[in-house]
Amino acid sequence: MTQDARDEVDRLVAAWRAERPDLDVEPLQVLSRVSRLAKHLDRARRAAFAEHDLEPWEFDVLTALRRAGKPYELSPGALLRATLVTSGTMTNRIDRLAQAGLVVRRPDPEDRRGVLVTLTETGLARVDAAFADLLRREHDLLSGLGPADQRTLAGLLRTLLTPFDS
Amino acid sequence: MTQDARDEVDRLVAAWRAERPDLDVEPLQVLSRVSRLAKHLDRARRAAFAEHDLEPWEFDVLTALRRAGKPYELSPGALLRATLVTSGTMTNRIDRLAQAGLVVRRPDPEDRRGVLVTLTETGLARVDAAFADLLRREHDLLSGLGPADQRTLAGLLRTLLTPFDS
DNA sequence: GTGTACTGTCTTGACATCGAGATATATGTC
DNA sequence: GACATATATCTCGATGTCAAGACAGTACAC
Repeated sequence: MTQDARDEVDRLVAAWRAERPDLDVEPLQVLSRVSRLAKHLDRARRAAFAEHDLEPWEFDVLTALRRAGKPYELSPGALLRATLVTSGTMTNRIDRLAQAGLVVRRPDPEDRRGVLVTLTETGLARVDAAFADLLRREHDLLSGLGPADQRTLAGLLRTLLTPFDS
Repeated sequence: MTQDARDEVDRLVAAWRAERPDLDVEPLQVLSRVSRLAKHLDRARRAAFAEHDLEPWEFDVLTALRRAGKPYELSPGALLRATLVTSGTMTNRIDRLAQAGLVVRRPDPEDRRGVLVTLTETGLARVDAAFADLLRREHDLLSGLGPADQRTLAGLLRTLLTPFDS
C-alpha cells in the first residue's frame, strides 16, 4: 500500500504513520507540500529580485501598483488588501519605497483621511525588469509539468483557495 | 479564450494580461496560488495552535522531535535541517522551548561539540494534542476535493518539489 | 602528532513584521 | 446638526528571523 518515499514529504508522512498509526495524516500530502513549495519559492524569488536590487516585499508593493495600470496609483488600504499584510507594515513599506525613490505619496484629493501612492518612472522601470525576470524563472520551475498538468494543478489549487476569498 | 475570474489569482492574471500582453504570465496560475494558499495555511495553523498554547515555530520543532520516535531526541543540526531555518534561529527556539519546559538540552555523549534536544513529557503531550487538532482542521480545508483529486494534487506538487530535495 | 579543513552550535546586530492603539476624517441615524 | 460608528492611516513596542562570524571540537592527510 505504501509506496517508496520519493520526496521529503513522503518521508515525513511515513514517519508519522509509524509513530501515530491511529491518525489519518493524508492531509499532509497536500498541505505540507504547499507550505514547503512556498518556502522554496520565496527563496527563488529573493534570488531573482536581488539582481534588480529589490527585496521581495518591495516587489510585492510595486507589482500591485503596476498591475493597477496608469497612473499606477493606489491607496495604502488597497495595497494592504492586495498584499495581505497589516497596516503598520504597509506604512513602513511605503516609507522606505518613497525614500528609495520608487514611489511617491500624495494626499487623496477626494478623501482627506486618505493618501495615494504612485509609482515613479524609476519604480516602473525597476518592477518591469524584475517581473520579466521572475516569470522566466517561474517558467523554469514549472518545466517539470506539461501544459495540461499545469492547468490541472492550477484548477485544484483554485478550489482550495476559493473559501478564503471570502 | 479568457474565462471569468473565479478567484483572486484569476483577477491578478487578468490584470497582468491587460497591462503586459507581451509576457506569458501562465506560471502565476500555479505559483501565485501556492504562495497564497501557504499564507492562508499559516494563519489557520496559528489559530489551531493557539488553543494549545503553542506558536507555529514551537510546533515545528516539537513535531520534528515527535516524529523521530523514542526517545524523541535530535541534535540542533538535525532540527534545523528538518525545519528549514538557520542555526541562529534554532538556538533561539530551543532556548525558549527549554524555558517553557517542553524540551531539555543535554550534551551529546559521543561528540563534545554537540548537543541533544529531547522532548519532555509535557512537550510530548502538548504536541500530540496540537497535531491531532491540526489534522482535523486540515482535513476540513481539503474537504472541497475528493480523494482522487487530493492524490492528483499531491502528485503534481511532489513533481514540483523534487528538484528542491537536492 | 601536527596542521588544515570541516562540522556543530551559539552570539550578535540589523531588520521586517505584527498587533494594539492613536488620530483624523467620513458616514449614517435620530 | 449632533452623536455614534466606521474607515484610513500612522505610531510604537515587542518579537522572530536571518546573516555573518566566533568558538570549540573533530577528522584526515602527511
